[in-house]
Amino acid sequence: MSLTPAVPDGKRPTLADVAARAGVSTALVSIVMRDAKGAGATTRERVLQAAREIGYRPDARARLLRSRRSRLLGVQFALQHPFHADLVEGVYAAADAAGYQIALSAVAAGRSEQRAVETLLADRCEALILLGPQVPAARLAELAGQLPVVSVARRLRPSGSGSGPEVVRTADDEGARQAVDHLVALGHRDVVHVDGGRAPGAADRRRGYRTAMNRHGLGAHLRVLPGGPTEEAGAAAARALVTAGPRPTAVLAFNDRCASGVLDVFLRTGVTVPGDVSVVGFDDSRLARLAHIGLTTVGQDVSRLARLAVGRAVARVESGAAPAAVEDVVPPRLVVRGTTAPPP
Amino acid sequence: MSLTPAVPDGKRPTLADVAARAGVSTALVSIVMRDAKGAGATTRERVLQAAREIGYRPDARARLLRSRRSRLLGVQFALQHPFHADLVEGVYAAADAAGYQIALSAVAAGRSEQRAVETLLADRCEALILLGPQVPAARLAELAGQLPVVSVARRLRPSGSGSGPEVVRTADDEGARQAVDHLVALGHRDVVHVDGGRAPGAADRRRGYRTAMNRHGLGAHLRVLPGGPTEEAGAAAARALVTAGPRPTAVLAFNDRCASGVLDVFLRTGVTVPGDVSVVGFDDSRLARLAHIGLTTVGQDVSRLARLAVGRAVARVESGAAPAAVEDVVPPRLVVRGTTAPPP
DNA sequence: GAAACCTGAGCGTGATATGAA
DNA sequence: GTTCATATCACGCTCAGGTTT
Repeated sequence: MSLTPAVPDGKRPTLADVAARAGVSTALVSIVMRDAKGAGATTRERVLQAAREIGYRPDARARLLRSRRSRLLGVQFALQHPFHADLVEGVYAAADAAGYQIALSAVAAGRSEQRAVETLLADRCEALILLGPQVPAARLAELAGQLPVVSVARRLRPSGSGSGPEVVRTADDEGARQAVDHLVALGHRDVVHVDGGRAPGAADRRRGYRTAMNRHGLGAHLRVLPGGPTEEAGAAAARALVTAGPRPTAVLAFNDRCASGVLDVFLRTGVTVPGDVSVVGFDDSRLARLAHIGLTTVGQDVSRLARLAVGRAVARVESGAAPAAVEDVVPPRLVVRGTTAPPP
Repeated sequence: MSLTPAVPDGKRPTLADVAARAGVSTALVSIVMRDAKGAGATTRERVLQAAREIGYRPDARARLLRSRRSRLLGVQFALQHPFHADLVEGVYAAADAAGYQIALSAVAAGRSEQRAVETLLADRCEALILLGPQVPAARLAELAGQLPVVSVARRLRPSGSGSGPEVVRTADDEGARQAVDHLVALGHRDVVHVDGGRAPGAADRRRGYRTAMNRHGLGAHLRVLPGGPTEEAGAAAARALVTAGPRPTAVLAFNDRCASGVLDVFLRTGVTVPGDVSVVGFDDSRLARLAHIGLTTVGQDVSRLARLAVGRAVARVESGAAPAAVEDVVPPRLVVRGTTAPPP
């Protein structure tokens, strides 16, 4: 008995090969492979047996070409964002439950979002789920004219036409507020925000920080440092914090990666956390949960975000109609760990 | 002027639509879209113009179905491994240079390798590049009977038949040796290895550690703790180290994630690094470079691994023949950062 | 003969129409 | 009428082979 599938020539077995071996028509084999009705139990088993013997596998491309529906959702994500990895995991599960397939397309150094989206379109995806897209809103609107588009974590101004991209996001301002409230409750007043620059969600978190500080009567202590969504950005901001100006007693970083960079510089320069300075992140990615110092962070409900994103995409694909609301906003939840404490 | 593509009914434009608009045959449009020769300059421009106007996009699946070559490489990776993210980035670039496309399939909680590979096969990939595959070697051999398979980072016993999987990997034993040499040169004698269990490369790193320790006459200090490729595994091993038995002066962790878990527990329990204990990781993933404490680690040459993997896959696909050697071994390079110092 | 173009066939499926038990 | 099975076509594209300048 050989494990190598018995194929006539070098080619891969097709419906016709299975049909020939089982002594039935290709149409019947198709029925059996799709688990559709219209085939007898004994024949069904015989066909499955034949398929197994020659190692037949349905050709996804031919399948998609023929059937009008592809049941395929395109997902764009950033390879280097642990938070996106968490989201993709959730999207896989949600799509699975809804009976859809996922086509992944990564954004990385040397691979732009433009490029990533183009491959998804060429793959005949029925809808696009974009994780933290950075392209101009106009480009997203244009895309949304071609097929349903769901933007996750990137907020967009509601489009007038009603056929624009839909949005699934965390209430970023509320998250920043929770972080500030927590720090103020611990006794902090000098709370600095290292922001995310132009990253998705950055504007809302900045606003949430400002609003919360003002509400606590700490408007005079407002201080936003330019940052970004990466460790490098956080590290740069922390260096500025350490070398110049008065040191705050707490830092609210744009996200966990940024917070990680801040912590890095602090530890290297002898600033203890949370002894000298408290640090709060955002996302509650695995990074925050596991890296050396359990990070106090604003948690996003990843699996809910993923479910909502898939749900919206599927609903749009199957109904064709624009939804009543164009936005789902998921509440964040502060996760207190070891990087926050009362000020010295 | 509308951004929405003008499609007759709800369907997406095809070659035929472009052909009708440009007043040529579909075959000619095909030629133009593929940038093949056989079309005049003016006609070419007219066709492109028509395509642009109706928002035509080639259908990748129909294309692949028809042409015998798909020029598509399937890549299986683990969503939660930063090291894999680095590799995928390299694979994208290398495939690009070779004129191949990439189909990503992730392994995650709830999505097995079996499942990941099945979707790649259904997508008619010409070859499979598996990052750190964990399935039994027999299964890989079976797969390799169907199409070219390259295993990255997972070593395999050379197959007798010559049509087995090919391997691209780092010299893991050599890497472990470099780490031990470094620690011993610093004066360490009690060097413990937190291993990777059954993870790819774990056996070689264990062996490299043992060999190196013996060569330094430290056979009596040999100590291997059961670990794994995750932060949790490293943390568990470190807890065992802290609570029971004599504390070593240095720890060689299976990889950076494992090392991260070790560091976490050490810092939480008041063990300073590198003051009390030195820690060395493996991979030199972004994790090691950026997280709070610059980790001394054994670096893998990611872009070279990626290039070799793609090169092997492409060569196999295009020649059809089995290669002379079935393995590429890339030398590692120790990267000394801040987590190693002389013993107390 | 070469360049520019077209015709026709078929890749591996899924859906419909139709027939036989 | 219901169940099982088949023949036939179309999906969107590429390619081999033809025809015309």
